[in-house]
Amino acid sequence: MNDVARLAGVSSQTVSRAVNSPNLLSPATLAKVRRAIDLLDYHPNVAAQSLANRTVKMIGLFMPFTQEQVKSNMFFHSLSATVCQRCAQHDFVLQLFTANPDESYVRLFKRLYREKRVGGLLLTCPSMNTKEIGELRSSAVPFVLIGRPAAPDLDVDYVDVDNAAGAHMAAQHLLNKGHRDIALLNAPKFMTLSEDLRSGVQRACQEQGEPVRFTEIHSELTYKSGLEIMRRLIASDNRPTGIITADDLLALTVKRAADEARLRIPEDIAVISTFASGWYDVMEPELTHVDTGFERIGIVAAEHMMKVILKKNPPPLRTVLDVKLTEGKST
Amino acid sequence: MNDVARLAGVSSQTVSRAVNSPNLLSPATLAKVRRAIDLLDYHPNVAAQSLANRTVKMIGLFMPFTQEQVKSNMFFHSLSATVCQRCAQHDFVLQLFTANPDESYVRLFKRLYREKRVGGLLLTCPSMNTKEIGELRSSAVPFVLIGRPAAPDLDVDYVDVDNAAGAHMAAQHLLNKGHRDIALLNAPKFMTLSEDLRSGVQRACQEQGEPVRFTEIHSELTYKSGLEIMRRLIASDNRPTGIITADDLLALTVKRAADEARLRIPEDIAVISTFASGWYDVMEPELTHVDTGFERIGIVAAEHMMKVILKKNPPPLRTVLDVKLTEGKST
DNA sequence: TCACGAAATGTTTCCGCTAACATATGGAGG
DNA sequence: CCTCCATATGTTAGCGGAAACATTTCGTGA
Repeated sequence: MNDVARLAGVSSQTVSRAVNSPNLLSPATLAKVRRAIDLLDYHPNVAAQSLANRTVKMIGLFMPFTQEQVKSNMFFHSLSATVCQRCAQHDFVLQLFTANPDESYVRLFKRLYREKRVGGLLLTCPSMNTKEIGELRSSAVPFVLIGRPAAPDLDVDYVDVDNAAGAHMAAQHLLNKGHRDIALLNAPKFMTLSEDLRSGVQRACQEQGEPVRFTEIHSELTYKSGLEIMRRLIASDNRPTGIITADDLLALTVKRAADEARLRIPEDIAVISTFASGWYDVMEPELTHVDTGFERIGIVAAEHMMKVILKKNPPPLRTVLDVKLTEGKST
Repeated sequence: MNDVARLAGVSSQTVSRAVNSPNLLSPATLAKVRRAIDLLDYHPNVAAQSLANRTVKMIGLFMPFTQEQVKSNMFFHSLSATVCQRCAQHDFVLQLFTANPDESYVRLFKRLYREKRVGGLLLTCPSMNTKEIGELRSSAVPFVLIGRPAAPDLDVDYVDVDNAAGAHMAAQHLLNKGHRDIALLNAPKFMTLSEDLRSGVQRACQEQGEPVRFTEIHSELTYKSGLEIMRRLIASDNRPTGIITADDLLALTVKRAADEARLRIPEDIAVISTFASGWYDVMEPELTHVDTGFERIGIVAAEHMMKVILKKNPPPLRTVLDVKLTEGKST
């Protein structure tokens, strides 16, 4: 910076101004300084900037990589991609973090913030409980939850997609097609998602005038687990006519089990997924599904976090993104 | 830090030593300082550390997110996960970067380094050409290529999996099973991968005593593109008896096209994939495939980069990881 | 012509930490 | 008992910037 200042014949503070608040400088000076910056190929040292103005223009994205769930892979990859791009646009940087076996979530998050590694965190921790969230909330660490906390009004920033509404739409769709025997191939119980899906489907069933049989089965979000369950379900005495899956990968297991049992989709059994990631393409016939547009989550979360870090005092983030149903040929 | 020093009754430099080189301190002093650190919940400011000792313990991982290739999704996600974990073990941090429309690769990489955002970069840029690599090489920016550069001896650090060997093994496998009419459903031409695969298969064919018919077709790494090609190929007059795919997603397209044409796998047509990501599970019958163990790439690359950043002068990295064949029931 | 305030630029200090050097302490050897 | 050296700790001076304050310049209106 001093070299630039010398070359431009100004003080180093003027160079700093040319970088951070060019409007304070006269056009002539600004031009001089900019030329010197170009000539010397000067780039400010972000560590020094961070130290001097005590703001950390970095966002941490926490992902529990350990669970090898395919749906998660797709989701997490898309998430990091969108957040990364959005950060870059604002001269922010994205850092990735994952669970550390010998450090609790809260401890880790606090540490990252105290060490000034990140200005704030985006958290995707399905297994973080209410107490932990509360503890983190009462610390100074800025964070946004990806996915709603289990406790309803915890005074925490979050973004989520409206999975309950998605499940409701999916169930309604089947009901409108005349189905009265519906199964939900749900996510594992420990995911809050599974509760949203069940409640959405149940509400739709209740709203329906006529009696509807509703079966719920929990599956891991893997092909193997889903297939096993679907085989049993289809072979059972009271096979449902319509199936709602938590995931498009699980929808594929319905297809496979149906093929094996010589059942046609959608004539003999209908399938609809409440979530569509990359598996969707492989399905035949074309899968009816709820489009969650989950890419938006990262954008909203990152945008909020950057405002917080830049002390723009954004209003609390309590966003539940809407979803929409895309009809294919599987129902 | 000063507060800790005061509480422990030592100088601030002693606190610094307690953090960075505890072996220099007497056990008694170290204990005192550590107690004070715990009491005050002190965490060193990494920006200040970085500034003072001029090393940046951050690694940047560059990914061209824009290309929506499914294989890439799996690969990139796995890559970032493994690198992230390995970094954490060494108190390093992983930052994610992606292509910026109004900045060239080389400019971006140089900037990130000059700004001291990262101490070095891990690059997955299929479209970076030899000239650009050379330019980056002659700058001070430490980097490791994920995947070999097109030009053979460019004096650059890289890690790759031995795709040529994988393709060779796959072809040999088919040849051993008696196939004499083989097709390679290859990756797009612009990926250096495609050349590796072709050369591997060709070599295997040549090594075979008898004449072998070999067809090569390039496909995008998407289900749609692969399916279209496979339908045509299977409907054509000279349908091959064995197919090698660049990807397990593409193997699924073979399955589908075969189903549609009422061909059995492996009796009528055999399939083997040279790369297995998450799609593998969905295949029926069980897919014979080359296991690249690509998760290792990130580990090797990160490990090397950390040594470079810590000035341990590691030997040049020219690693091509071995692969192995896993026989399923599709051949 | 001159005071006055806004605009433009310079000076000082500090952000939190570590490298380099300076100093104190203690034990071995003569 | 003193020298000498290794070990343990303290002191000083930056690392590369930006905030806060000081100073200069310049146009404006009385």
